[in-house]
Formats: sequence, C-alpha cells, structure tokens
Amino acid sequence: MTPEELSATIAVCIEEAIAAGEIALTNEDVVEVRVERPKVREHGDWATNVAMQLAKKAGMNPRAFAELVAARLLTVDGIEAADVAGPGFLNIRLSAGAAGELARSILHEGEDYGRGESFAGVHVNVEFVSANPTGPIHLGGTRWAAVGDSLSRLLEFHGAEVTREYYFNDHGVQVDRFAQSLLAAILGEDAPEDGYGGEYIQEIANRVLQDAMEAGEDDPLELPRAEAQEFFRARGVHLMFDQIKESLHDFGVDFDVYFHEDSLHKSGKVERALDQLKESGSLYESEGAWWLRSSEFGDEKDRVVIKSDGNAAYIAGDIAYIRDKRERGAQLCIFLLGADHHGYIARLKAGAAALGYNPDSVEVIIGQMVNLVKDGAPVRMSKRAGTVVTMEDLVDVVGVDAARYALTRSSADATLDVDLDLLASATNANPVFYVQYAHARSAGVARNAAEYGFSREDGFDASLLTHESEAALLGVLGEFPRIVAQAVDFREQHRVARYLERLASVFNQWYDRTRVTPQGDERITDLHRTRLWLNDATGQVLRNGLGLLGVSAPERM
RNA sequence: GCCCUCGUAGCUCAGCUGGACAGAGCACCGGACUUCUAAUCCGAUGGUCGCAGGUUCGAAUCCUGCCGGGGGCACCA
Repeated sequence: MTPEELSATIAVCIEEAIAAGEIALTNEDVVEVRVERPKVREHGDWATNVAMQLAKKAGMNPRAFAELVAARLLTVDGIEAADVAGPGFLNIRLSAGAAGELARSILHEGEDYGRGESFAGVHVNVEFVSANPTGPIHLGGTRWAAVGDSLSRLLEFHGAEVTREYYFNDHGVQVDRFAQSLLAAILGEDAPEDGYGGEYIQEIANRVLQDAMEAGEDDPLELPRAEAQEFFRARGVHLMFDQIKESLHDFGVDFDVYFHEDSLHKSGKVERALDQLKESGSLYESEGAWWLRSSEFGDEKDRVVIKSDGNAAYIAGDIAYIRDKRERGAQLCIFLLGADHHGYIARLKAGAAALGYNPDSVEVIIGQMVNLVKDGAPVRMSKRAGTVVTMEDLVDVVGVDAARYALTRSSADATLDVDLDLLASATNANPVFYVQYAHARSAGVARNAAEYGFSREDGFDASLLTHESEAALLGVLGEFPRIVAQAVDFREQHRVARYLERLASVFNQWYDRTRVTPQGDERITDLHRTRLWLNDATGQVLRNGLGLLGVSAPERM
C-alpha cells in the first residue's frame, strides 16, 4: 500500500463515518489527508493529523474523532494497527505484506516511479544563466545552471513541456568594455578602467588575431582603432560564447533556445509591444518620456519605458521579451535571477500584467549568491583581479557530479559557501558520494544475485519483509512521489537531494542488517528473492532521484 | 530611508503551506570487516532554533518590532 493509497483510504473512512452520522461534517469539509512518516519509529509506519484539523469544525474532541476513524481503518485489509496518540494523532502500521507490495509497484513503474501530472501539457519557459558573453561562467552562473536544469527536469517529470532558454546580449556597454579589454591585451596595454582582466582575455585576443591571420585576412591591428575594436568584439564574443556553450554542455546543461536580445529590437518586437501598451492605456507621456503605469500593478513606482531621447529603456526589452515568450506558447515563464536582480520581480510582473497576462504567469526565482571560502574566510571574487572561479575550475577540481550535487542540495534562497579546498581534499565526505555509493552498492548486490543464479521473477512474497529495517526502507521509498511533487510545487530541487541522502542512509542500514544473497551453503529462498526486489527498487528510486538532479548513478565505484 | 533574503550544533546546511522529545553530514571521542563494496554501520558528545512580544490546545515554522550578515533601490544595461 502506497502512502497515496493510505491517504485515500483514510479519506474514505472519514466519509463513511460522516455518512453514518458519527461525524457532523459534509464530505466537502474533508481536506486532503496528509500522511507522514513519524519521526519516531515506535509511532508506526505512517501518521496523520487529520483528526486535529477537522475535529474543531465537527465540534468534537480530536481524540474522539481519531478513534472513530481508527475503528474503521482497522477493518481495512493490509492495515495492522491504528492507534490514537497524543492530542489526536492517528498512528498507522501496515502489515508487512501490504508495505512490501510497494517494492513490486516501484519496479513495475521503473523510471516513471515518482512521476506526476501537476504540469501535464503545460508549456513552461525556464530562463537561466543568461550571462553576457564577456567572460566564462563564474560560480554564481554555475549554480543557476545546476538549479535551473534540475528544476526543468522536475517540471518535465510532472508533465511540463519545458523550454530551457538563455538570454544574451552581445552589444552594449559591458560588451564594449570586453572588446576594449581584448584590444588592450593584444596591444600589450593595461586593461582599461572598468574593463576585464584575467588570462582568458589574453587568450581570446590571441585566438582572434591568430584565426584572422591563418584565414589570410587583413591584419586587424592595421585597422583604425574603432574598427579594430569592432573586429575584436565580433570575433571575441563569438569565441567566448562558444566556450560558454561548451562549458555548459560539459556540465550536462543544454539550452533549447539562445535568445538574442538584439533580435527583439531589430525585428520590431519592442515597438509592437509598446504599441500594444499605448493602445491599452498602460503608458503615459510625461517630461518627454513614456512611462509604464507599473505602480498600478504592484511596482513601487512607474518606470520609464521610452526615454526622452526616444530610445527604448531596458525594461522595454523585458516587456517585449515576455510577450515574445508567451506568443511562442509559454504558459508559465520562470526566470532564475541572482539576488542583485530582485528589483526586477515587480517590474516583470507589472509588464506581464500591463500586457494583459496573469502576473502569476511570470515567476521569478531569486537565488542568493555563492561565496567562495578559503581557510574559513570569504574570498571576494573579482573579475578584474582575476580571482573569479569559473564553472570549468569547479568541475576540474571536483567533477561534474559533485559540483552539480553541491549546488543543488541547498535551497536557492540561501547563500552558499563553497570551499574549494574542502571539496577537493575531502571528496569522500561529500554527500554525493554517499548517495552514489548506495546506488553502486545496490547494483553490486544485483550482480551478486545474478551470479548466485537467482532472479526476482522466481519469487516474491511481500509478507516476508518483516525486518525492522525493511519497514523503514519501504517507508522512505514510498515517500518519493510526494517529495517530488513538493519539489515541483515549491520549485525546490534541494528537497530531492535531501531525500536521497535519507534514502541512502536507510538503505545502508538495511544492507548492514540483512542479506540479499545466501551465506555459505544456505539455500535460496523467496526471502532472498523478495529482498532482491527491495534492493532493486531502491536502486531504481536512487537512479530516478539522481536523474532529477542531473547527477549520474554509477553501477560501480 | 525603503525593498528582498538569510540568521537552527564548533563548521556546512535540512526542517518553515503550525503538530508528538529540534535533524543530517563534517569535525571530535569510542566500537564493528574470514561471508553481498568499511566511500559502510553502531554508540557518545554537541543547540537559549538571533532577541522580544503576539496569535494558537500547540510556534524553529504564522504576525509585529528590534538586532546582525548579504543583496538591491536610475530616463545604466
């Protein structure tokens, strides 16, 4: 019996009690029954506080309410005990057979175990990273790459059709500085004020020049300075972007759409969006500029959309961009932005509202910064000083799996401290290895069972799974779908990681206390075979969960 | 000044859509390998859940104020 089935069963019991006139409620009053794993094992396999939630409305003592439900539950097949405890908790113990069936249903569902339907058929646009091509992806961007991709995987697991999108701009002030820096580097000059430092600038500058010479082109350094700068901008940005894409790809993150900011302006999409806003009366003219009535949509003040010089302000592009995403079919637009962009939330939502969309169709996830820590002290990252840690640096030191896991196992709205020395030196203290090891272990057990010549298909008797550690393991296995659903609902991938650590832990405990394969000349029985089901089911869930984080599930370690 | 976010064990962090004695990993101390991977397991130590009020049968969780860390407040992009 899965927790979902148990939850439904309890709801039926309550409805029956209502029908029998024992509880003064209507079926509409019956909220979703949530069953949870009690923290204390002695309290049973599952517990619910539904009696305490409903008793007040029914004008009853919570314990009395729970007693009524318990009495009915006891008549249900597969429920061994139902006790009322404390102020009105209902503690439930399943029979071993009913609990053990879960192993079979998990393997039956396979890689679909844990899937949900909450986003079935919904087109979701997830935009993340979106760094301009002026340098390699740094630690912060790496975090969004890991988190954004994991959230996308979660949404897909719940039926969404996800577009992973990267928004970039290769013009503008920052890119000009990048181009100036390239030119300065190749000419042997100091990096310009507010320019970019670091070895990569020199490398890219050299590559641009080298590629041009090898292709037999005119020496760009012979050009007038402004033209030379443009030459280095165009070529340099291209090289930089290729490098970024390659880093992301090596990190396991590939985008469906690389959206060029310029295309909004060149295609007239900005103008069309602004025309729509003017027509709908969302814009007004004042002091020679056009303002969006964003304060009417929750922003703290109105924003200039068309500057008094006639040029579009930055926000105009954002508005046109939202409109474009919606017109491409996105029903929900999720933006992952760093904490330094939190001022965008109100503006983006106001933009969406002004366009006539539900502001809730724009969702901004603000992630906190990643701090680099060395010897216990924070290191200030600076592009100029060249103390930036890049995605490639991190992967070089700890590998893709450890990097992705470390960045996804924490909530995005908590600042994260990354100590490279610690990750590098104490890799076996990293939780990712604990989880991966558990998976490799389950794979090893399966291999051994095959060597002993027995397989799952030869027998299954769920009632044999009576060991205490088996009840614990089955309980955690059963939680997976709900954990996934919560992670999707709250857009919190870290819940999956924390769950996997718990699952690995109860699996290791089970492994330590019981055996799947026979010892000595012991005969192979259904107990061995049934435990193999449990072992394989655990491996399946670990694999499904790691997949949602974009972390590999090795067969051997 | 205003806004966002965080403040839980020595460290890194879970728990926060209210529930049963506050959790994990690391670090530290003590145990367990002739039998499926010891990258494991068992035990011990360790916390005024920033502070103060409030709501509630019940608050780490919700509300208010304060303190502290981080980030942000443009006709910049």
